[in-house]
Amino acid sequence: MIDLAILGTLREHDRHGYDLRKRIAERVGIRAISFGSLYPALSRLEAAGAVRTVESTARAALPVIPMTGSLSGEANAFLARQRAAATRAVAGLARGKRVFGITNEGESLLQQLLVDPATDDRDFALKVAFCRYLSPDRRVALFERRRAQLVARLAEPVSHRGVEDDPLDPYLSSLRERDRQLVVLDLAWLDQLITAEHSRVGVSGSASHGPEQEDNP
Amino acid sequence: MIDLAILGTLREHDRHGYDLRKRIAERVGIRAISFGSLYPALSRLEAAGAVRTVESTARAALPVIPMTGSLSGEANAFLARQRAAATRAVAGLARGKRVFGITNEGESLLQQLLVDPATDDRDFALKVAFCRYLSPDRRVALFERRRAQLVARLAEPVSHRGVEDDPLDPYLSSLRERDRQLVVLDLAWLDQLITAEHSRVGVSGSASHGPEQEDNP
DNA sequence: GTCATCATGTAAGCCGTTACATGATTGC
DNA sequence: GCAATCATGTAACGGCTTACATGATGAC
Repeated sequence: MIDLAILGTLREHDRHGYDLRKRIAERVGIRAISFGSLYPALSRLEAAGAVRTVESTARAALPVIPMTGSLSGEANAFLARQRAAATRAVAGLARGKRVFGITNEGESLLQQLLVDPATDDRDFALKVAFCRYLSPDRRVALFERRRAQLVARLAEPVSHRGVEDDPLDPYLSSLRERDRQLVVLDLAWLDQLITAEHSRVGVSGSASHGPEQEDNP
Repeated sequence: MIDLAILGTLREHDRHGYDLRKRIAERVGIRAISFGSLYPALSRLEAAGAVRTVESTARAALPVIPMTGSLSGEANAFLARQRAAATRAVAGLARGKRVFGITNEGESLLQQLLVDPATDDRDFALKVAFCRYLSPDRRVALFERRRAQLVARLAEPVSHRGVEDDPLDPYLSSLRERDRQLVVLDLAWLDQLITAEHSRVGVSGSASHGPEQEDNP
């Protein structure tokens, strides 16, 4: 979740953590995530190779390690930075300003996160916030999948409404009705997104019917 | 949060844990909470005196402790049950079916939880689900307070909209608009709740203008 | 030179989850 | 008697928050 927000925002362009947080809050319209989760997440993503330090003002006193030449330059440099960071942390020394950028792996991780159906419920709004980085067909697929979920949710609730004897009190039934209307609103929203998507490619677009072959020719 | 759901549901009448879970899910329209949080929460609430074991089929082999007579009967019995439970747990022995009920302290804790302004954002829907247990004036206060929050939220967002140069992409602006509409929907919902509340007491109610003085007479 | 703001990070804790373990009850 | 369901609980972990600690930078 936080990974999606970070990668999606870095995809726009490189930023340092503090700035990243501001940007996420102001663009996605989410309340600012805490530094206590942001910085560890950045470290984690860096360790996973999804993000790299593009620029750092970490100051001297760091051991300058001569290239041994045998390791790939990048991996070597990364390890050096890691060790340096650890040293600084232990000694309580200065931490420099670090600017992060997204890597190719990060880019493909972003794609995965956007496409993963398992997180739709929690993160759908966040996915929409960054869905411009999806290909049009994947984007439509995302919208359609969500739409199907909501339709299903609208269809079911008769089952557990009047379970037995007890009628809902006015507040509960009002709450139920409001939940229903939220779903209806989201359905209308999705329909609008889907329609806009189709008209963006245009009716004239070559992709209106079977642009890709199905498995079976 | 889970405490509110538990107390609010027990307030209706006594239940055992398994049943409680089903009831919460089906009434509040929330996905079922896990046993891994339900049972510990019940223990915690029992230890806090908000809930008590009303009936238990925990079977024999438990040390029958004769009343020493000095402690209040209830506290004594409670401790005995606690010890018994611990014994059973350690030995991996049978656990009986336990029926829980709400105590007077639990009732006042429920009131507190319903009234606490700090949790409005997270738990407002849940509060509405159990607001029938509030007095009418507290209930209206709950609604009005929430309403004011939402109005404030509608008023602000111009500030961080066009921060600098960058215009929002179509997906982001669509997302913003949808957020706005959710708030509008909730405002309409609250207005309806408030109106219904007033008409429930009737226009003849004595509390229509200045029932309490302001700080400054 | 000192204060607000920018900037990075760690530690502890909260609140929930999934996975696991165990036993009781009921229907066939 | 055996399976499905009812029923209670523990352990480990996940993802986020708050509180804390530290330092850099720029305005005045």
